[in-house]
Amino acid sequence: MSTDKAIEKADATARETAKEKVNTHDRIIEAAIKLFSEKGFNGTTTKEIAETAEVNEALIFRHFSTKRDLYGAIIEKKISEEPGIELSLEAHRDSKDDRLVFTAIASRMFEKCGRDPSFMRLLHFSALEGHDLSDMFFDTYVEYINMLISDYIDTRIKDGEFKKLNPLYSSKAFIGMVVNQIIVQELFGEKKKNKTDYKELTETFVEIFLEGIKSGKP
Amino acid sequence: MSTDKAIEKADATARETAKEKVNTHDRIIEAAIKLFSEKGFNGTTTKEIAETAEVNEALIFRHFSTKRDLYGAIIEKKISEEPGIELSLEAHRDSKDDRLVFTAIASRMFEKCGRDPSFMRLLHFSALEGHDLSDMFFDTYVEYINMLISDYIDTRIKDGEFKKLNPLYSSKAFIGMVVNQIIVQELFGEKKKNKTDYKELTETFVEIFLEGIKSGKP
DNA sequence: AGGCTGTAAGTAATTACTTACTTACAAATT
DNA sequence: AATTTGTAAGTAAGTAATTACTTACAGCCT
Repeated sequence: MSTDKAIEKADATARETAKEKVNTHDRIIEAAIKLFSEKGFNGTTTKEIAETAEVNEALIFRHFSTKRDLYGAIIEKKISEEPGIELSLEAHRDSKDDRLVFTAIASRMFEKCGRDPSFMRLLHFSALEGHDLSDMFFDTYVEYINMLISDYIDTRIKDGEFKKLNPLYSSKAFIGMVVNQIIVQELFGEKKKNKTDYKELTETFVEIFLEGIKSGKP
Repeated sequence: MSTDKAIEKADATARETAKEKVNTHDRIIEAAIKLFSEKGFNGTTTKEIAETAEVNEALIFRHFSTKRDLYGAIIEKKISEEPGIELSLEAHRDSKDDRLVFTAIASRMFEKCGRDPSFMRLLHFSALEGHDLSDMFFDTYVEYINMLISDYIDTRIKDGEFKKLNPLYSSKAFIGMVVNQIIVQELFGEKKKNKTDYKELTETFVEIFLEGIKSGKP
């Protein structure tokens, strides 16, 4: 009985702590991600972060010695936890079903960025504001993805299926279509009447790209 | 003589004013364009602007009642003075030489943004930071260009030369390739060893796009 | 007792913006 | 021609608010 009660109480406390307070550290990070991605580094104040996280402002500086430190921590976190695009490529690479491969890549990118726009916004803010980690951000995503895809394209050229175009530039063509749509959507808020049909858009992109790059011997 | 001298003197004064001081108004705007495009609205201080323009800080507020007013003024200036892409389309539209048309569009965009990166950066900062004029920026460029190109594509579909794909989505495909390259180059500073060959890149983009969109009846 | 978590109050610096005043110069008036 | 007036350009000094960051202290848990 008494043990039961004790456990109940402990549970309740734990639940409270977990619900209302969670981890102070995490709540700060969560709030910071929200605000930095919405308004950038210079547009966000530590007071605001504290209010959003419902945490005393001084606590921020116990967890992160500097506002810039906190910003860096966020970027590193985002870099580490994003699963990346490689899965959708690897999943279908061996099938050599090009339409499947490129459709999967585009779908994945649209879906991921639609679900978490903060990532794209953080990436852009860090680049514009010239944060130190911006380069790592860039290398991890832009260059890495281009490398993966241009490798795949290279393979397909050697298979005789794709034209002998520069694989990197070809990769840039496809990634550009997808990424620019994401940017227009998430950064510029292309809302208005234009309710984009992402299924049709993806099909159009893949159709144009594949028909444009495949070698002309049926 | 005396009138000559007076004129000379007036001229000299005018020249001095025009050379060393130019127009105070213009010097402020010039400095603001530089700084806002480099560091964004929140990252730029009025003191800095004054120092860069070599003008007393108080003068900024005689010309623009508010820092935000100044920001709005430079965005409006940039919107009004950019010549736009339509010229390169109209110049070749009637030729119906698709390769010429799309090569001209891409070349023009690369060249324009390479010559004045501040435009792209301002556009992105204003979008991210949510400036009021960001929408106008967007409508004037992104939507307008997409409209022009999708109109052209529509024509070519009716000519039986292009596939019956959604013209807007097809336009987005081509613009996406080009714009994303510009962004990667100018915002993320893709410098490193990747010295992009813009001639080859443009050819690759146009080749993929045109072969991808043209109807398959030779 | 001592090490966490939390907080209220404060600090020095910086911010956008103002004030009160001077100078320069041309048009209007005498 | 000389003097007044009007107007814009310029400046040094200041303001009130906000900024990132600190300190000193209080409870709490083991």
